[in-house]
Amino acid sequence: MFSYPLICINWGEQVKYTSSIKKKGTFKYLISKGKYSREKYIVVYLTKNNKPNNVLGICVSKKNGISVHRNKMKRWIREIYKIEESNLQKGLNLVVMYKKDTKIEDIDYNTIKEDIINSFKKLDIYEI
RNA sequence: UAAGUAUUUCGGAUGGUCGCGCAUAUUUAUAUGUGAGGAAAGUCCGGGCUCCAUAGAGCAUGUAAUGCUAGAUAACGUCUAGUGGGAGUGAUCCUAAGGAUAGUGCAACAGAAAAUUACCGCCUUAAUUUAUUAAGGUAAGGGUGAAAAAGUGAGGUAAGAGCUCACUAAGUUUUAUGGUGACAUAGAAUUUGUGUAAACCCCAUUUGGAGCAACACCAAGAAAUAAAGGUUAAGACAAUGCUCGUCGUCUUUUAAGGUUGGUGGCUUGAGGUAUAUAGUAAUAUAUAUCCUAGAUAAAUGACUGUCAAAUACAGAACCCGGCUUAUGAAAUGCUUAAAAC
RNA sequence: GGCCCGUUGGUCAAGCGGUUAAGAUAUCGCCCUUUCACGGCGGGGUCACGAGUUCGAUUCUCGUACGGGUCA
Repeated sequence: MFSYPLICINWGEQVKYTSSIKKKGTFKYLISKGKYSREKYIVVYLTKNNKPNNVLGICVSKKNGISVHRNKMKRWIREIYKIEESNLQKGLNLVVMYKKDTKIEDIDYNTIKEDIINSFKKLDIYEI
C-alpha cells in the first residue's frame, strides 16, 4: 500500500538545517509507522533513520482556520523547532500535526511551546 | 446634540537581538539592498499574452450575451453627465428602461364572465296558472378577485350604452418652439385595443475555441509510429536452379507526439508620483522624476524599547481594467428633528 | 490556478409559477393486543441565506455561504 519509500528525499546534498518533507506519501508512511505522543492541541509522530540529518514535517488542516491563521501556526512551529534544534539527537523523522478542533483563538505561542517541549521529553529525543 | 445621507483619506511609525525568500558584490562565507493588499478573496465581466482552427464574404445554429440618450475608455454587462419611471418629510437613493397592433401560450381559487362576457338585475312583446314561463333588447347598479372594459356630469332612451357633448386620464399620428440627443411644453386629428417578454418569441447590436497545469527549450531512459538511406543477416513471394526485384528482419539518421526531472515564460507596464492645460465630470495631453515581491509543499516570525493608548477584514502565485462581497478608524459637506440666541 | 454541478423533516427523495409542499424510512404521541411485533390515526419543514421580477416564487434572475466533482 505504501509503495512510496523514503528514498525520494535527496540525501546527497549538504543541508544547513533540517530538511522538510514534501510528498504526501511520506506523510502517510510516517504517521502509520511511527510512535506518537498526544498533547492538548498537538500530536507528534517519530521514526528513526540512519542518516546524519533530521527531517521535519508540519500539518495544518484546512479546518483549523483561514490561510492567514494557518501560516501563522506553521511559523510558530518552525520558530520553536529552530530554538530547540541544537539539543536534539540526529537521525529522526518528526511530524507535527495540529488537532482538528484547534483554532487560533484558543492557543498562543507559549502554550504551543510548552506542548512541544513536553512531547519531546516524553519521546526521549534530547541529547544527554 | 441626536438620527440619517453622500464623498474622501489612512490601513501604524521608528529602533535593537535571533532567523527566512530574492537580487547584487566580493567571495563561498559574509556584507548591502529589498521583500504581501484595499480588497491579494469571489471568479461575475472585459482585455493583453500563448497555442489550435480559419483564403474572403454571407446565411444558419447556439442552455449565448446585451437592450433610454450623449460622452469616456484598449475594451466591457464598467464609469461620468443627463432623460423617463419609482421610493423617501428631506438630503439622497433605486431602475435587465426595445416590442403585447407579428404570432403562440398562461392567468390557480373565487366569480356570470379572465376577453367579442351576462348570474342577480332593468325594459319590451306574447302566453296563461296573475306571478310565473318563453322570445328578444341592454350593460346603469350588485357581489368575486391581484386585476372587470377609462372617470365625473349633462343630454338621450321603452330600458340603457362614448350613442352624443363638456372637462379630465391614457395611447397613436402630426405641427410648432426649445434641446447635439433621449425628451419636455403647447396645439390639432383620431382611438379607448386587460396583464405577463426576469414565458416562448420578434427586432437591433456583439461574439471562432481553450487557457500559464497555456506554451517553448534542455537532459535522461526505454517502448511504439512514419520517412529516407545502408545491407542481406530470421524468413516469405516467385523460380528447375541462380541473379535481379518486392515485402520483411537487422542497423543508421531525421521527424512528430508523449512520460519523468529541470530551466524559461516571471514582472518596465494601456506603470506610479508631482505640476500645468482642456473639460461640469469620467478622462485626455504635455513636461519632469522614480523603478517598488517574484516563491514552487511555497519567503514576513519570536522577544523587546519609545511614540498617552492601540489594530478590524484578511496572505501574491502570468499581468492589467472594472463589478460584487468582508471590514477598523478619522475628516468634510448636506438633510431632518429638538433646544438656545 | 482554471472550469463545472448541487443545497427540500433526523436520513433518502419527488415537485412544467397557483389548493394546507407528494412519498419512503426513522422518531414521538394515541389506538389495537394479556404484553411485544405487525397494523391503524396523528404531530413535527426558516424549501441554505439575502435582494429583485410577478397579483402570487420551492420553481425565474442576481448576489452570498456551504458542500461536491474535474484538469496532465
